[in-house]
Amino acid sequence: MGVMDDIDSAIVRELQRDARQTNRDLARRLNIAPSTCLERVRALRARGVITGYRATVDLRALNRPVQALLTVRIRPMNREVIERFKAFLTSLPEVLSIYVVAGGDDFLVHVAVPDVDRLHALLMDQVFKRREVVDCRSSVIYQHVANDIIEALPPAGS
Amino acid sequence: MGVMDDIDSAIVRELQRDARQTNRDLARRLNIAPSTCLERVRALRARGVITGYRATVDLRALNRPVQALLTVRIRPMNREVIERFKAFLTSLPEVLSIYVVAGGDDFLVHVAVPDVDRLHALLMDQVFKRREVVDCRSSVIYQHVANDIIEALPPAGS
DNA sequence: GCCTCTCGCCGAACATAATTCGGTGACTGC
DNA sequence: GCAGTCACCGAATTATGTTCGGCGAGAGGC
Repeated sequence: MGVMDDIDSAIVRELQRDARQTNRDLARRLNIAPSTCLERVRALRARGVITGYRATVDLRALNRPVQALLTVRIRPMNREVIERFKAFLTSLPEVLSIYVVAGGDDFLVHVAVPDVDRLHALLMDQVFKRREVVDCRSSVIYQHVANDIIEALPPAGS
Repeated sequence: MGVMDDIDSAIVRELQRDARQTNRDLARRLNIAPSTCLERVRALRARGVITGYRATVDLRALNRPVQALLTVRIRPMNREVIERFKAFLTSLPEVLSIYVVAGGDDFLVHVAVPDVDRLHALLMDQVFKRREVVDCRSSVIYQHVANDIIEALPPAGS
């Protein structure tokens, strides 16, 4: 099951780089037959290694040039409150990503908005209105660099 | 140039949901001709609204089930040091995403590793070895929810 | 050591989709 | 009302996805 040979790794790497390249091109790159390539891609999808294919967008083009990270603490800290607050965050269109973290802060929320006014409005009108929120700090993001290609890491020794 | 009508928005939404659906299916969904659809998709790509197409992967399948957020402060705070440290982070395979942020913390780094030992090793052997790092705290991530579909936000009033 | 079973790979044939391009209608500006 | 522009369309062409029968390497039994 969990076998991932070099060809599988290469497929995963290539499809992270460009998910829309044709199966023929992908096969050519890996020096295997298109039918073989197709079979492997489908197996990776079926095994859950590849979870989907998504277009990436330019946040500026979508009128959301300002990004920020919100650090939120909520109380009381129980499963129900966490799930409810997480569902609330998910429903906000401004939210890109939600991290539930250990340590002093409970939530870390990545948001993208048209301008800082809108960021302020988001905090005042939405987040701080919630009774479970006991603290929330926001940090504007100057730069965001995503590692687009995620490789498998070796188990133990390098 | 920056025109984004309802059809463009729908295309962007659909391709974020599934970047590999055929142009025909996409056209059928939007009730337009495949040739028209193709033209619009290419225009969105050319205009930079759509920046790419990527496969998404399961971190567990790639032997990286443990995620954490690193909060790093560096000194001195000048452009050169920041760029050098950012380049260093980019070179680490464990790193998924780098945020350069305002406020007390300078960097926030999202990492995914095989286990907590490896997280500890990353901090001790790589991050703390750097002279510009004056402080680094790590928080294990219990849950990470990404909003897969990013919509454009309206300019002013809702 | 040989036989056989299994499994992944291959390539040709077929089905489906991408892409091109000339034509058409709507809207704009004059 | 006339001409120019632009997006859209559909059919024809080109390219790709997908299936399937067979082949060969490697494993395991005897």
